[in-house]
Parts: sequence; structure tokens; C-alpha cells
Amino acid sequence: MVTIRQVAKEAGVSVATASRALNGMENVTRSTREKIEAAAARLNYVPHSGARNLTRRRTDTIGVILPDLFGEFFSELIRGIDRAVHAEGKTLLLGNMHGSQQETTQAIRAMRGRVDGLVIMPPNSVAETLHTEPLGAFPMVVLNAVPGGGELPSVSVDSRAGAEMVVQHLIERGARRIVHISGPATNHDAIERETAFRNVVCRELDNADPIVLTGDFCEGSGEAAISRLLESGERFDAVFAGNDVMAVEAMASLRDAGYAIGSEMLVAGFDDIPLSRYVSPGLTTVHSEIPRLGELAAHKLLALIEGSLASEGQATVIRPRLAIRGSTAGLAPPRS
Amino acid sequence: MVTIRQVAKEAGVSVATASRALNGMENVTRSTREKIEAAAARLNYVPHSGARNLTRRRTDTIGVILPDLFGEFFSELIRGIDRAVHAEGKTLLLGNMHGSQQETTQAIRAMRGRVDGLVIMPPNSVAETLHTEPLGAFPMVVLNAVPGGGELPSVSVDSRAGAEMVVQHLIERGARRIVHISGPATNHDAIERETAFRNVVCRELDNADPIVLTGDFCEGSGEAAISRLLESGERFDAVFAGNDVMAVEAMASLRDAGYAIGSEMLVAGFDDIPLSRYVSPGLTTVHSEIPRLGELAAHKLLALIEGSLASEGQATVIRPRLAIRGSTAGLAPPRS
DNA sequence: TTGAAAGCGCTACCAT
DNA sequence: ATGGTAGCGCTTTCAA
Repeated sequence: MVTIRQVAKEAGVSVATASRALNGMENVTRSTREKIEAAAARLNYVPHSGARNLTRRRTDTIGVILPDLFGEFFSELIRGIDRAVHAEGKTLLLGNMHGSQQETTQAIRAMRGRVDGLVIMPPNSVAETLHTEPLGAFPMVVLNAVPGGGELPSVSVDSRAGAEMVVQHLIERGARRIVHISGPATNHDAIERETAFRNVVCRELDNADPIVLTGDFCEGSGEAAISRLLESGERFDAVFAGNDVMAVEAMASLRDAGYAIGSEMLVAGFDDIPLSRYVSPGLTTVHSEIPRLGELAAHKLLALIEGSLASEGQATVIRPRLAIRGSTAGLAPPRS
Repeated sequence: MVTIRQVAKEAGVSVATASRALNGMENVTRSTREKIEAAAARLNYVPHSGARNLTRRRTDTIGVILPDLFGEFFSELIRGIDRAVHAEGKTLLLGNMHGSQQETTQAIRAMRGRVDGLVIMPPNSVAETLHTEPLGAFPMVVLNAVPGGGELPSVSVDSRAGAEMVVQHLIERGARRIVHISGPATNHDAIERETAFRNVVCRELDNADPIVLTGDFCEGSGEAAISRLLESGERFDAVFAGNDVMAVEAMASLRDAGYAIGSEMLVAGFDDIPLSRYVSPGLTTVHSEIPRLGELAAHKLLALIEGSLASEGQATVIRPRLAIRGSTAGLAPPRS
């Protein structure tokens, strides 16, 4: 492994000069610079970023810690973050907490000394104590969660508003018995969406105890929920799933069960992942601009790192909008 | 930022002892260890992985360089890689070459000193000179590409076999005039798939000059290809798209144009991204176990790093299988 | 403009 | 079992 010292020796200069030349600093004569560059090329020198990071006390890398790497939601999110980070010439270090609290702490700690800051999407349990982490002083932006004590800067989608919109919409399109498939109780968004659902159903349909099935936001749980529901024999005319993955699955299951989606049975989701536009009928959902969510978080973090942003209380909330598609075309015989 | 030196001082021991205790080595008395741990906790000490990496000459991190972070293919791939890497207690550093050759080189170099090895999915142009990279000695596994000079270990899906299977299948289901939407010419898989398509069509249908439209594997190009095709007035009864993203789009466009997918018009893709199962009718495609592709690559890299694998010539090829769904149910009036 | 040398925070070797 | 110390590869004062 060739080091800068070898390059310096080969070029017959000191490491200091070599370093300057290779970093494109001005105070190096043209001829020395050329000698050094030639030597570097001859030896196939590639700088060791690890060492560089250590001396410069910065890594030009930002860490991202997500509960999972699975599915389009995260894919889109990472894409947004990458876009922002890459535009600034920085790199992305990806951590995965795999949902567990312990792994989250571990993941955060593993980032120390390897990144300049963190974008993190913590489960609720972690969010509450996040500012307690030894890394407290560490630049950190929280995604879609209630920051513990409200102290950490955050970016989030207004889940409550989004869920209210979509439930309201279902009602307008004729739904009277709406079932909700919720996300995991450890997830802040899941709770917000469920709460909003209950509120609207209670207020508009006078139903204080609607059916709520517990899902987990992942593949498999939409289908499972629907099959439980069908077995139970409950009557219902619409399903509002906590996210699109479950909604799309629910839609497929209901179609298989013989319902005409959009006319006999309305289905809606949340997130607006790309998939939602491609299923047929298209899935009505809450468009939350996932890549933008990531992009905003990254920008905020970069500002934080540069010191151009206070490290407290900056909460950005994205207000989502409805994406209306065929899955809520309208219940055929509107019953009052 | 609290360092190990401060912890040592606080505990009244040397840094050496502190290091041992904190790394769980055996040769430390119980009492000293406790003193040190207490001191570390009191000071909120978090080890600096960057420095650690430097001394240990290893990072326990593997780098992944992809042409793009967009879409389900990469999402699934990363998921597979993560699964393997995480199982070994290591971390993932994500690089994005954004398709350009220059950025790829840059991305590779930026990894030096920050990762123990690289999984890379290079465009063709880069693949050929990859082993020339100064990082040559660096553990590296190539994904889905022809490794330059065939020297680098690789994992890939047998695109040719997959494409042959699916084209054959289209013919069996009655297709006689098959159109191909290809991927970008810079992509090895794209070329393999197109070649296989041409071969089968020539052999089985005696058509030496089938219609091939150029796409780019990304959103938008499936639709564009179909609209060009429809405008041209060409007759055709089946579309084989180079990947699922384009196939799904093509399917939607054709449906909008009034074709009954599966009976009047057959459509097939390649990859089997999750989306393919959810569209309706389901998309017939080549199932290539994307996560497994990533997992195998990661395992191979880890073996390489550990030195339990030679660094040359190890090529793993995954043989894909057909996933038959509604989009190729069968042409209604089978013409000979 | 150039060089010498002091670290960055940590681990691991060699003594004790 | 513990401590002293020499690096890991690089950047960056400070002098010359």
C-alpha cells in the first residue's frame, strides 16, 4: 500500500510538500507539483481517506440510520438523501438498526468518528432518549418521529393531516364502514395515522369504535389483515391502510376475494411509493414526497454541520397532499 | 469530544489498560475493568472508530458502488448485501457513481482507507479497466458485468439464459411478432438480453431482423418506447422488455391503448422486482433473486477479505428461472 | 516555497 | 496484569 511518504521520497520532497501538491494548494511551484504528481501517478498512489479524516477532524460523510432497508419507501428516501449529499460532494454511510433498540444505539455509536453527522429515523422508544445519547453534541437530524423532548432538529411528514384527508376522501366517495390496517405501535407515524383515522370516523360517521387491524408496514401484513377480516365476517366497504405496501396487498387480496376495487370496495394507502401508480386500479394515497423528505433532512444536517443552523428545535413539517386514483373511484350505490 | 486518554486518566490507569478493558480483553483484573468502565460511562465515552480503523488496519466496513440508487432493483440488491454484511457484524458504505465513468473512478478512490473491500456494479466501460485501478490489490467483487480480462471475482445472473427462456415462453404462448425494449448499450446485461432475444427470434421464428427499441432501464423509457412503436404502425403481438420497470410501464401504456394484456398482447420483463407481482395482470418475468445476488456478492467479498478465497477468476453465475404470470396467459386466436 | 515535527485517537508490541 | 510508546497515514502549524 503506497503512502504519501513514498510519493514524497520518490519525488525527492518532504511529505508536507507532497501533501500540499496533492491537495491542490497554491503555494507549490509548478515544477515541484509536476514532479510530485508524476511520482504519485508512477506509484499508483491513492490517498487514504481514513487517515485524512483523522487529521482533518472531518469525514465529509454523513451517516444514515434507518429501521430497515427494505422496500420502496426507504429506497426513495435514500435516493433523496443521496441527491442532496452527493450535490455537496459528500458520501453516505448507511446503517441499519433492524428495528431493535439495542442495535440502534450500537449503530449510532459505530458512526462516531466516521461521519460528520447523522440522519436517523428511530423507533419511538429510541426517539425519546435520543438526545441523551453520548453523541448528544453530535449533529443529528431526526426523520418522521417525535424528537425526544422536542430538542433535536427534525423533518417529518404531517401524518395526521394526511390521514385525515384520505379518510375524509373515502367518506366523500361513499364509504361508511371503513377499516384501518395500522402500522406497528412502536412507530410514531403509525400512531398518528391511526389516531387521525379514529378521529375522523368518529366525527363524521359517528362511529367511536371502528375496526382496526394491526399490521407492521411490511409485505405480508396487508394480506394477513384482509384474510383475518374476511374470516371475521365483518361488513365493510373501504380499507385505509397505514402505508402503501399494505394497501397494495390488501387491494390484491380483496380483488381475489371477488370485490371490484373502486366501485364495490374502496382502498387507500399512505406514502405514494412508485408502485401505487402502477397497480390497477391506481391506488389512492397520501403523497408525501419521500425523496424530498430525505433531501430536506440531508440539507438540514449539512447546515447543522457547517454551523449555519442552531442545533435545537428546528422542526420542518411537510404537508402531504392527496393522490386520488382509481381505487377510490366511488362506491356504486351510495348508501346514506 | 472525550478520548480514551481522558477515560484512562479518570480511572487512574494507562491508556493501554483502558483500551484493553474497553475492548473486552481477558488480561485485565475485574476491579480495574470496573473502574475503567465506570469512568467511561461517567464521561460518556464513545470510541472513535475512525482512529480505531487506522491502527487496526481494518474497518469492518464494506463499500458498495452502484450505478444508481433508484428503483426496486437496487433496493433489493442492497437489502441482500446488507443481510450478509450485517450478519457478520460489519457496516455498509454506500457509493453512487451516478452512471458516469469518471465518478466511478472517483467513488472507488474515495473508498480507499474507509472500507476493507468493495462490491461494485460497473458500467461496461469501467468494468474493462477495473483491474487496472490502483486499488487493484484491493478485495473487490464485481456484480453483473463482464470483469475486465475476466480477472476479478464476480457474481452475476445469467442474463442470456434468462432472456432465452422468456422469449421461448412468449413464442410458446403464441407470440409471432415480438418487440424488444432494450437497456442501455453501456450495460452488459442489456447487451446479453438483446443478443439472446435476437438469437431465439431468429432461430424459432426465422426473423433475422426483429424490432428493437432502445430504452434505458429506467422509468419513462418503457412508455416512450411503446408510444414510438404505436406511432410507427408496426404490427406486433408481444413485448419483451429488458427489465421489469420498463415492462410494467409498457404494459400500462398498451392497456391504455386498448390492448387486452395477456390475451391480445403478451408482455414480459426481466428481474422480478416485487412490483411485478402486484400489477394486474401479473407480469411474467425472469426471476433472478436479486437479494440473493447481493448476498452472494457480499459473502464472496467477505471471504476474499478474510483471505479464504483466491482473488482471481471466481465467477458465480446464478441461473434464473421463469416466473409465469397473467401477462403471458396466451394469445387468444393462435396464429401459426 | 519548502521542511521538520507535532499531533488526530487508537491499538499493539515490548517491558516490567 | 499493567504501563510506556511507537506507530497507523495524513494534515498543518511553525520555522527556515
